[in-house]
Amino acid sequence: MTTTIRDVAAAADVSPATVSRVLNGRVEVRADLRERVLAAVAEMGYRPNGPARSLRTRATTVFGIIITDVQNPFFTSMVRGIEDTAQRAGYSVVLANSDEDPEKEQRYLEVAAAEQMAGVVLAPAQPSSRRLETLLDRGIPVVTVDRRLRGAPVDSVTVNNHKAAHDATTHLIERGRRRIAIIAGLLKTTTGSRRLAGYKAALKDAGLAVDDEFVVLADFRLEGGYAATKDLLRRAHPDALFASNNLMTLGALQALSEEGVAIPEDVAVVGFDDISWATALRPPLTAVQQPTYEIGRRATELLLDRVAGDGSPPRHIVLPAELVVRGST
Amino acid sequence: MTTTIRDVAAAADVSPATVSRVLNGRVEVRADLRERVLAAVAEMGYRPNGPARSLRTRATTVFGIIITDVQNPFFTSMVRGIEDTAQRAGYSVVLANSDEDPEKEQRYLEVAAAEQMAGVVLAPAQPSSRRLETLLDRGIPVVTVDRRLRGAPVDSVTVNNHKAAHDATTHLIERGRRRIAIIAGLLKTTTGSRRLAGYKAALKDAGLAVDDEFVVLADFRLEGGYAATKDLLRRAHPDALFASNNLMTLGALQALSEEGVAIPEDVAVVGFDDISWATALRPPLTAVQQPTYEIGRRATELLLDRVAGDGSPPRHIVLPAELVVRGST
DNA sequence: ATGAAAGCGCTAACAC
DNA sequence: GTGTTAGCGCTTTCAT
Repeated sequence: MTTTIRDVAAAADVSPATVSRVLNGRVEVRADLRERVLAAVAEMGYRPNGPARSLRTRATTVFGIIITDVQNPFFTSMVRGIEDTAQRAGYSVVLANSDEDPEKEQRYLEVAAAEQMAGVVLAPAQPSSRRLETLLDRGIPVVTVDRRLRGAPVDSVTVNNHKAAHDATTHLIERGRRRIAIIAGLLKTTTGSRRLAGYKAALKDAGLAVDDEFVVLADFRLEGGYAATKDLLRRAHPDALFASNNLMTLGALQALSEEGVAIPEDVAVVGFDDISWATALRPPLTAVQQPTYEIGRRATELLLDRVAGDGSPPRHIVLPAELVVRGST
Repeated sequence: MTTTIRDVAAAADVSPATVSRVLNGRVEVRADLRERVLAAVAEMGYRPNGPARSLRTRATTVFGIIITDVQNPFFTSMVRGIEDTAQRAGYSVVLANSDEDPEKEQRYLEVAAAEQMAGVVLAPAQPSSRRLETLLDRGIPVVTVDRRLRGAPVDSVTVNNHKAAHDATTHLIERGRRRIAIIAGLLKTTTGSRRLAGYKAALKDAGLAVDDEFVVLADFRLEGGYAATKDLLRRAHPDALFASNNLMTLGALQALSEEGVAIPEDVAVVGFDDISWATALRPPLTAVQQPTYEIGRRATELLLDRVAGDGSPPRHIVLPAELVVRGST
């Protein structure tokens, strides 16, 4: 048997209720009793039973994070921001991987509900919001990151994808490039569609035509970026390439390298989502840098507010993403 | 109020126990009752309360994974192997990040114990095993991955670090290199110390002296690898470099690039832990490739065996790591 | 300020 | 095979 609150109470010669009060510290307890309790807790190595506590209080001190790709540095860096902020407020975080699969996402949302997590940070794999009701009905707050959910009454933290993509494209135009291709991400996500829209707007603003030949769709993954670039090079002759996330950028670089394309001489490249090792590439990569850690931090703060009872209308925080110019353009 | 098992029971006109039996499927239930129950469950959108179930059964269907760095692709790839295998067996997984910090590791081990997780996959941040007792006492099985824990009575899955480092070093010797440096990882970990030992053994086997000038210590992180390489180049003139994990390899490449060192002409480079984008680097990186997904899969299988009641002595699975030769040597 | 007692939602033991 | 009952460990009234 593991030691329970009753064992501690017996050892300290107080009631279980008093032990609970000492441990949760919301109510005053006489100093000497408090001492005895803490001593007993320490000596017996008592750890409260999480499920029992959750069952009683209908809440845990665990936040769930559901992201679409554990292997994407963008998300893992964001996770650090969430972790640090949550930990400082006394919460633990657990991570789950939806793999861009709505089914898996759904399953993890249900796990979060069933486990009565205190809150959920979600990078949505799908634009619809219906599935969140399981959580919201139970009073579990949700904040979406990276992408927004159409019509969902939840907070969100994103970056200005349209402007960032516009900046990146304009930068290429200013470098004298005219045949600018884009590897777009999943259009069902707001990140995918907004970045494509920003690219198109930049071309229009510069008086250039949008040529569909230069627009290839992929899936935000390395292999997708690779295949899309191979495909692009087979059909067209771009002099610049804007890859709309980090993994696809890597795939594109690989494809360009295999085809013997010189960067930036033949094709200038701009990536999205700065990556810690962007400078390790040769040439170093020009990229739109997102404040990943900050995204995580802000999202967690929103969640903490909601947990504390904030019932105000949903807030949407939009952080700036900055173009960092390096050797690849 | 959320709907409970009693509500479902009432709606289906059966007892709560019958609902439970239908849902857990361990006992036969008459077909018509089963129908009514499932219909009620579906209609009412009933989801069992996880904490209540855990409290009663003293177990969850969640595995905990504690790794030392969420941002390291080696671990995230391994996580995929764990996830897939666990999911197939009906378990969910949650991930926690110890950040190479024994304190954080300890905290998460306690969370796992308090939450009564079904099992834990641990990449240890420290060589000592004392802290595992919280879990083992409660009958929660643990399997360590990547690194082993001295004297701990738990299963483990690792690769043959000594041989792999030996192979990598020998490869450099065969390429005619004689001033071979190593960026070693944390020596308190088995991965750090075994890889260093393999490097030294290879030099000795080739009749070469081990020159301490060529051994630099770092911390398995990008910044550490960068600083160590800078330091190394300031003091010595190696013609080859063996970096003993992936992130340090990236840091080393960055430092070499900044110092204008040509790869492989001036310095040949071998990395450890293949990385999906090793081929995106120029030149492509020669590296020791670990079967990351497989490590995760095997670890989870061990855990599933233990959960099923396997009480045999600890097993230690050692998988092969292979040298993949590319342009950097 | 402290203790006694009730009960969160579920499943296991027992009776039928 | 099904229902009834008890209780997992905790927190929270409600008395005192």
